[in-house]
Amino acid sequence: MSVSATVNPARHGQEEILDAAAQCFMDRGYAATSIDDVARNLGATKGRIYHHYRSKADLFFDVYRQGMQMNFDAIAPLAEQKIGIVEKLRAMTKTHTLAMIRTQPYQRCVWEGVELLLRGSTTPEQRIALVELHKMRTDYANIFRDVLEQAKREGIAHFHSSSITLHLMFMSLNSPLFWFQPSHGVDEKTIDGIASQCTVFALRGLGLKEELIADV
Amino acid sequence: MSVSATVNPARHGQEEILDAAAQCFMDRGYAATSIDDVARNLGATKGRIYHHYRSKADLFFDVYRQGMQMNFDAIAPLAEQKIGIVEKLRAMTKTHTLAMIRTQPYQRCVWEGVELLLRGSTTPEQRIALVELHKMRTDYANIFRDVLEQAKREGIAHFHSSSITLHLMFMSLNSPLFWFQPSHGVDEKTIDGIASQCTVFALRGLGLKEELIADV
DNA sequence: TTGACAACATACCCGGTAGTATGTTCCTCT
DNA sequence: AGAGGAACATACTACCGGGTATGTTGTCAA
Repeated sequence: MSVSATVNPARHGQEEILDAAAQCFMDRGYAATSIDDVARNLGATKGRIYHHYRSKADLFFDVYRQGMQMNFDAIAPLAEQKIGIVEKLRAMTKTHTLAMIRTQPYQRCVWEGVELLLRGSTTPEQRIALVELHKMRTDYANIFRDVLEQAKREGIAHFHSSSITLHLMFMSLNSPLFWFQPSHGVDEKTIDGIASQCTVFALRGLGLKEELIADV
Repeated sequence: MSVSATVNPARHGQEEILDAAAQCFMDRGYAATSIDDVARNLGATKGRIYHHYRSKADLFFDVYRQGMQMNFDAIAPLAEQKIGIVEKLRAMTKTHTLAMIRTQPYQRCVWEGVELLLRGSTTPEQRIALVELHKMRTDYANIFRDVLEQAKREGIAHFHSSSITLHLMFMSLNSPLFWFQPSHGVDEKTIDGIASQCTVFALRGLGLKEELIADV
């Protein structure tokens, strides 16, 4: 789960905090999570967290940013690849869903971050940070949007509103975030099966012909 | 939005509170909503709320219950109807989605209520109430599950896990809860169009043939 | 008329939590 | 070696919000 334990050791302490924070925010939600909760989860005290982050919101935002970074890292190589649109769509959706499952705590924070922005009950400075993060998420979604619209032009996908369809696709692909609890001993094959079902559902929803989906 | 303004006037005060509470809980989330917020939204004070409800959790649970009741009321007549399974599936999914849009604040509370149960950070008595409400939601979902499995047996729908597919279907149908903000002047035709796209996406996801979906 | 109760409003208490101010320990660089 | 700072822990404050205790007003029945 650790983001990248091999970077410079100076940041290693921060990433431990990020992992613990992501876990707590997922378990209890942003508002209901106290800094002491995160500290306890770390076997530490508030001092450690406030040494690295100025506020609870700052900590949360960093989790958000890290989560989005993971997503970009996962699909960037695929988006650039020069392959058929169907292949690209299948690869991107499947990869995205696997990323959701594997980095679940971070992605739940991304989700709540979006809600936090929409609700708008934040300080002006927090709002600025949130808007920037939201742009990151929009950029990410737009990678998929481009692929979707190209697929539509090529007669492979069929839908009316791109925006609504993008929402629907992501809701399907992201859905394991909300109903999948990794029990101890969850093997790779199970995860792949879940991601497969989500991907198939989404691609069908986009209007792809059945023979283009079968082997996802 | 008012649940039913024509019942006995004794309960009328409570339903005003329910509407205001549902709105606040949707706007800021359960944890971040204070009783004073709800009271302010009512143009009243805490006294009024605590006169009708013993605690913040009790108020929230009543919103949850009311939301589920609305859903049952909406699809119960359809589920009993003696019509073809395809017709029933189309009618139920479309009706459900319309209910989500029309009673959005209540349904967001239902959603958060489920999360509250899964997170499990509640008192024992609260947990009992939540479990009972969750059973209500499970019963509701099972109505759809039965229809789904019958459709699968008849070779109309195609999927592996019923549970996962049920999740995926509801995620699609419920998705307007999270990205649709009713602006002033939102007409019935727009709402119907949104519900239509969600329903088409879900029915496709279930593996229905295109000709069985076209006119939803 | 009055008294009893419903339906609130007002005033207050108190626990929890974000944030701060100040120690303490170790590590590093000169 | 020792000075300075990074990386924490400890102790404290201020405030917010759930819940309660008590006051106030209208209504209705006897």
